[in-house]
Amino acid sequence: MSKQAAVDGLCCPPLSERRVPAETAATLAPAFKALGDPVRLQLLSMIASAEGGEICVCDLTPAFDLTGPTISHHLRTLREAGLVDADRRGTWVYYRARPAILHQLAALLTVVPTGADPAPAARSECS
Amino acid sequence: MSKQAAVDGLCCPPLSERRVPAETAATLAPAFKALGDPVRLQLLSMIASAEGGEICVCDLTPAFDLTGPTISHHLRTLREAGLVDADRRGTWVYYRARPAILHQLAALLTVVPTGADPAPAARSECS
DNA sequence: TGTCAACCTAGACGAATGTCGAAACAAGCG
DNA sequence: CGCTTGTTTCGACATTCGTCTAGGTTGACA
Repeated sequence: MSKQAAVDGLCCPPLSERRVPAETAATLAPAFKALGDPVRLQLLSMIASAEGGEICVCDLTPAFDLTGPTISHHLRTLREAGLVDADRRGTWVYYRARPAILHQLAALLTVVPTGADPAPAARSECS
Repeated sequence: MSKQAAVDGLCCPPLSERRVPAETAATLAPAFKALGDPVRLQLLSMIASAEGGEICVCDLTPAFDLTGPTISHHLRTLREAGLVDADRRGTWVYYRARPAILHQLAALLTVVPTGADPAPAARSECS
């Protein structure tokens, strides 16, 4: 099995609802870790918000003061965390976000309005 | 000292809606990084899901095969990331989650339904 | 007041991470 | 075929991270 699988099948227990089991933590922590770098956070944002749902590496690289290999390294990290998907078409490589896992991470962090927490927008659905 | 501030005042631009600016990325990345460890993910979950909204360190430590100082170190990381708040009462120290930043992180990861349509509708400005 | 328990801080050490330059691989084009 | 451009891999380095042991600080209690 490749490095980025495993995450896809999981559902999403809200973190503040019940204690997340060790194996779920072990599965999702790498995804959060991948988001724990400002460059990768911006890269993912650029990919996820791209017109048409995908973006060329050649549009990502010049947006940072980093060398090509370094950007490639960060993209690989995002890929191995299962957050994005790469696809080579001719000379260029295009990246696409994987909404499922983003949704899963968001659901995990969602605070349900239990107790003294007047948080609106309670959404805990899980596809 | 003020290591955990800065996060509180921010608004929440959906990551897939618009490109997250560098300074927002730099501010939120440490919070994601703090979540990027299985132990801390479980710790936060135990804190956030605790009865009464808070939990004693003495209830957290025995749940892991780690020494006290190591748990303390992870709790300090969560504290400095602004994810939790500590409060000493007598002999014991109690930890409490900060729902605001969790909500903010969740909002950032929220995917606008069916990312195939990049039509911009409503966006929240954040400066 | 003395003693004990709970918790944190300090220092150390191996492992992982972020970054780079150089080189290799892939695709298009003259 | 060989050259150019775009992208990834490789090897190296400094920095950061996760964990430990040892020691310090705070508060409860006899």
